Amino acid sequence: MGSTGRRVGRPRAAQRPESGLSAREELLNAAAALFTSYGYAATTTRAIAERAGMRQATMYHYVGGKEDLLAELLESTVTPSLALAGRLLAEEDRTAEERLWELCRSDVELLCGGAHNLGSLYLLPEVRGDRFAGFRRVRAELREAYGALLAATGPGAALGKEELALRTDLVFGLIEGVILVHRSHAAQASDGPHAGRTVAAFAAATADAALRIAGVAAPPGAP
Amino acid sequence: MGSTGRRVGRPRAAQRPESGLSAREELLNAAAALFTSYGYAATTTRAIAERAGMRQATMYHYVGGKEDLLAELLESTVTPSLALAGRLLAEEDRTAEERLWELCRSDVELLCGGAHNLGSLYLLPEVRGDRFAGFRRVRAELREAYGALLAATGPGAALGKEELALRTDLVFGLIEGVILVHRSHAAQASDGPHAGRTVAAFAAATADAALRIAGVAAPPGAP
DNA sequence: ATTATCTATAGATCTATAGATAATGC
DNA sequence: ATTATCTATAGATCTATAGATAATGC
Repeated sequence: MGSTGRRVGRPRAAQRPESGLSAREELLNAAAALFTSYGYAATTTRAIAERAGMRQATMYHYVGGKEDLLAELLESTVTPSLALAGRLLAEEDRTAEERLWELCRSDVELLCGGAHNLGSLYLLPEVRGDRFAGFRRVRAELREAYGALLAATGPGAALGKEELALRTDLVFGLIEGVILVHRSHAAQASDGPHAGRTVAAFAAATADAALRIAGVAAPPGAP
Repeated sequence: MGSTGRRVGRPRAAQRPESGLSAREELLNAAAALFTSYGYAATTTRAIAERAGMRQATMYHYVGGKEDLLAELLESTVTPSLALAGRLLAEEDRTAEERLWELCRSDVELLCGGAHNLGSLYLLPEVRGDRFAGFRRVRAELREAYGALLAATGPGAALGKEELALRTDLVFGLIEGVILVHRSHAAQASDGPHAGRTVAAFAAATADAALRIAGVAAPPGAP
């Protein structure tokens, strides 16, 4: 009952149709759109709040400030992949090659499939600051998961520590590089290289390339 | 005479040893360092001016503002490659494959060899604005030069217009992607994939990869 | 009473201009 | 006189807090 939208608290100045999202989610969506379009430093708290349908000051009822929003957006890009990595590491009935391929594919699909190019936020200079140490740690964990899967492959087991680290860097670097380039070009040219391609196909092709770069195995669907 | 540094005008508040650079060049260097480290929007005119050894207001004696500096930095990354492209297009005694390879190699070496990662400035949201239409035009010209060289190759002459545009995008995309990824990773891990590699070798390897991606020819030094 | 929102604003910037100042040049 | 620099500051932000207000809940 009361589902007809009658809500507690002073009504908003600018009424908008119910989106079904919580105020916090609306703020995160608004921040994602603005950070990726105009940059972090150039985005004001007012712009975020107004886009989310509330006045600037109201934002502080839900989040501590701009930095909170960026931190949460960044972590949200890594956490699902990290959870998947944990599950894959436990699936001992599948080959490590298969599982590494799946992790690569899913990671690319997640970041390239979203409405905004959240991957580009990784390059923000602000991310180097203490405030985002949490994000950097989670990301390092994901990188370690890539390394663990790589080490569990047939060829991987024979590699020295240094060689393994190098190949992990190559794979991890490819995934992130691809995410960046994919979007920055798709945005520029609608007739560009990424035009008629579905995200799923692109993610699979990248996972193929990752296994080749790692020198670990011919990927599942290789010719 | 007077080379002992006695200069016209009120002395600077913070005296520093002569660098030999003009004030404008010092400002450009300072802006390059700060823009690539902290981002464009987060860099203040005060930070730029002080790093260049002068007070904030003095900067306006040499440049119109922050935007002027960014525009000049951006164009300076493209202009040398564009000039090289012009020369290469005229060198009809060399094969088009050789010349395309050389353009790729030089482009990567230029951007990866500089003191700052100016290539990352391409991704700044600000660059989409009218103020930087000049830069975007020069960059489009460079892309056209890549396309013209590609079309002049043996296999390239046989390609349709669309197929040619696609391959040009692939090559141009690789070059820019590589520049970004190279730096952003080199900065993070000193033991990463790009650690012990010279810029020259990296540039040559990328040019090899570019010709392969273009499907145009086995590159000069291919195995 | 509780809650969500609002309006108003203090304090902290940051940019760009105005006008003063301290050199050299003639 | 000319030049390069300085100091000072007006005007325009932008963030984060204080306190008022308008709903529902009990």
